[in-house]
Amino acid sequence: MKYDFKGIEEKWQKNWEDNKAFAIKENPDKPKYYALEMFPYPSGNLHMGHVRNYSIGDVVARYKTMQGFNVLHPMGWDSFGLPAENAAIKNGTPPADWTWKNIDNMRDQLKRLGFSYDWDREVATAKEEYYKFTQWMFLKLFENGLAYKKKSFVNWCPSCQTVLANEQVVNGKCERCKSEVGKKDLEQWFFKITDYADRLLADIDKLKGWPDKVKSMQTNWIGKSEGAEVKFKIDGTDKELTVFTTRPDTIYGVSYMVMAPEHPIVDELISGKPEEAECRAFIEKVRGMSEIARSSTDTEKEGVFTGTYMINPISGEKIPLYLANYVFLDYGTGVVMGVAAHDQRDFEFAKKYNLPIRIVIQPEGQNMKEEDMTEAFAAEGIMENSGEFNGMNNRDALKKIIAYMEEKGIGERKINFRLRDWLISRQRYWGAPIPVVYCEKCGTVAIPEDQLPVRLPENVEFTGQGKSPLSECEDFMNTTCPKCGGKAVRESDTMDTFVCSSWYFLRYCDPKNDKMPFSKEKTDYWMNVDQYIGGVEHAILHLLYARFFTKVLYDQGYVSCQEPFENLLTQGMVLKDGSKMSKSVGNVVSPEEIIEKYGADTARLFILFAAPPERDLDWNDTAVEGAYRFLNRVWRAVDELSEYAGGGAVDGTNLNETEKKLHFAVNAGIKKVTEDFDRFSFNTAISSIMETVNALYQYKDAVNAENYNKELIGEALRSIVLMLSPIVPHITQELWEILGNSENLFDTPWPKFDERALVVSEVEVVVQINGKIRDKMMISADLDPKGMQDVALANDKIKELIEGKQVVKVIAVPQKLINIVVK
RNA sequence: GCGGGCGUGGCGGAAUUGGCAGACGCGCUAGACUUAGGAUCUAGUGAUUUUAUCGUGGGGGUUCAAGUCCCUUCGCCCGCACCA
Repeated sequence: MKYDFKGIEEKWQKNWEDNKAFAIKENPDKPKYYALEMFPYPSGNLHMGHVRNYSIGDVVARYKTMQGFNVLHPMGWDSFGLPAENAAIKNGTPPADWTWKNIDNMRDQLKRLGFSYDWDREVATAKEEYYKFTQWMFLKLFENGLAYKKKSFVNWCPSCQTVLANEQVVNGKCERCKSEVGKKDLEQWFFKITDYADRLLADIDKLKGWPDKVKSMQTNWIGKSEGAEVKFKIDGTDKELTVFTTRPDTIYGVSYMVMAPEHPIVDELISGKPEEAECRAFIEKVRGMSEIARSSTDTEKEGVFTGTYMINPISGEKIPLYLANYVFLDYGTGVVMGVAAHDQRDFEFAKKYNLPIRIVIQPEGQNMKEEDMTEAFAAEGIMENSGEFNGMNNRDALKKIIAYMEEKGIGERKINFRLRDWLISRQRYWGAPIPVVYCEKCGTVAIPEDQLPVRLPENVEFTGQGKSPLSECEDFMNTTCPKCGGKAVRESDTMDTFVCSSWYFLRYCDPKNDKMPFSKEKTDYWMNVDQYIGGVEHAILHLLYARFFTKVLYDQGYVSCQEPFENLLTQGMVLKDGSKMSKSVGNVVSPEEIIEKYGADTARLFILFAAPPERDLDWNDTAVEGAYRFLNRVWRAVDELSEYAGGGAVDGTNLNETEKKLHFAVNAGIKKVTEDFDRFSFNTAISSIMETVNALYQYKDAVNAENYNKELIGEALRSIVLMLSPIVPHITQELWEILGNSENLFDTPWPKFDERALVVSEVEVVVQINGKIRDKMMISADLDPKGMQDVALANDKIKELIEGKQVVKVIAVPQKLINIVVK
């Protein structure tokens, strides 16, 4: 019989579907396991990255189930977002229609890959029954002061016609469409993620099962820096400007101040001054710079004197205030103290504008001179020119100076974060409407919980021009105030899709709940996610937001966990010819064509075998053939040997040498594959299964059919099929049936190895002389180091080699090697 | 600049605790079966001047023993970045 992958895959996929084979319920008698893969955006078709992501997740889910865990393995759709709306603009199809059609197609593709999802738990963020609770989340944040509206200078993508969160601007470009992002002064909704900056940072330490890379990316993104805020008086006025500095120890070295050109006080400071015209020209120039140019390290530092002087609060010195392109309004206070001697940027700026450079920290034992400096000195040293702090180590002085400033009321200790609040409003249609109205009398009013959802209207037009479609839909916009019943206008912005995906893993625990997003009871059973799997591109955005939501929900008593994802695996990309598969390069291999040509099992096997999960994987057509060949080899083995397969246990005490070899190979294989699955080393697990299959072929070759040991053949075939089943579920289920079994492999216990089969009487050990291998010999496995030494020294070849030399030392490692050190 | 990672045959990769470097697969070579082979099976396949020597980016070190530990250096990839 030939391996008919097509018929087999269709047969079992139908069987699983008809029997709801992967539906799961809470079961207090079993340990639970939550295996989750990042849900896809329904673009229309699966790509190889999806296949890889979901193949890894499926192996984990199936393996854990076989090991007796009650496994939650759900799938859904991150289905709000711009492509649907862009398609609507282009072809006039409503975003909803486009989205549901794509979901149907992709669900079908997932099913053809045989993934073990509980489809009863499927969620789609664009469905009313889901986004109603996304709106509920907004309300919970709003009620607790964590959602607020403010006017600010925000990122604006001219192509997407919407604002973007900081996290969605990559190198000054829109994360989605790569257009250059501009700035706009708009009133927008924010989530106060900065309130959680400290906890989001501190709890990174608790994420033991996360890759260091992701943890360090989040740490950098949150960007904590410790220092002080210091108040400087504006000369000739009562007003003060506050600066943030991480180096209060250099305060005596401040020789000028710099301010962001966008700073709100600039206008007042320069008005009427002789420098006004020059300053205004400079502000215009900086405004005209692109975000990328502005924030690039290569951009030359430029500035202009404001005509204003400041007073150093600690030395009383009068110093000039400049505007400069290297100071940013959105970090710290937008005002920086210039310490030319001890900060490289300040050094360059001071050199350019001939500002004084004053050393206040000397490298220990040196006497540096200002005029000799070619770069700033930023390392540790001894204080000088710093009044009462002279002679101290600068680290000690730093603390003392903060204390001094706090005492005098001129400054205080301050921790600053790079993290900004999360801008969540989007001027687009296809998203969850922000559940807020603006009432003439009551002002901003949140929609009460029991009136959710705020439905997305369907009678909207997509012109791609001007404002958001919702703002032009009068039926939607004109409403009544839930508080006073008077006239009110709805918020026309929708929420960033990352809001929807910040809680979907909770919804899977209780997907049909129509009263609440989820019940505490259900999330208490299933959470945390034991294994989360997805691309590293979500290292900051999604993973940070999801952690934030979990903490907010924890604080409000809705969940018991403070971190949602116990273990995280970031899988590598799928490449072809060394570069990322993309339409423009023309190196795309579609999952469909591979399934068509070789079947889903081959696709899964190849993708898991070709590289470890975290590493990039280069697609290789001939290696795919190799995977297909291996499945055929397994198929033939079962096909030819199944009639000899006995059901009983192998009597390990009564085997000949050939039989022992196979018995050993099978049990060693189970041991190795189990260990490899436990550490997600699927490529080596597969190679071990291949070795087991090779051992079976060797046995088959060496023994005549009439002498087959039926129990042994049965053990080998069953073990191979069981070990392969999480990886290639269709062919193994068929083979399982051929071997006379009827149960679903998914529910069959994972094979156990027999410790006794692994016991060997003799082992091969290496004999080294001075660390170089000189011979190998078979010795009794239980020989102790002393015994091994005696055997080795009695070996003729060794005797000859060490003849006339003095044996200094002999090291013997049981069952491994003997090293004889001679002189 | 800061942070994370990587560097092993012709290729993908293995070596989990310092203990036989190159498992397994791809490719290649030969043989068997065959009218035929792009099927299948078997054997071989790091290099070289092949009783042996060399070999895990380079240099140095620790050790009886180093791909693995330490120091140093080069190259590549990813993330952040005029962050005060």
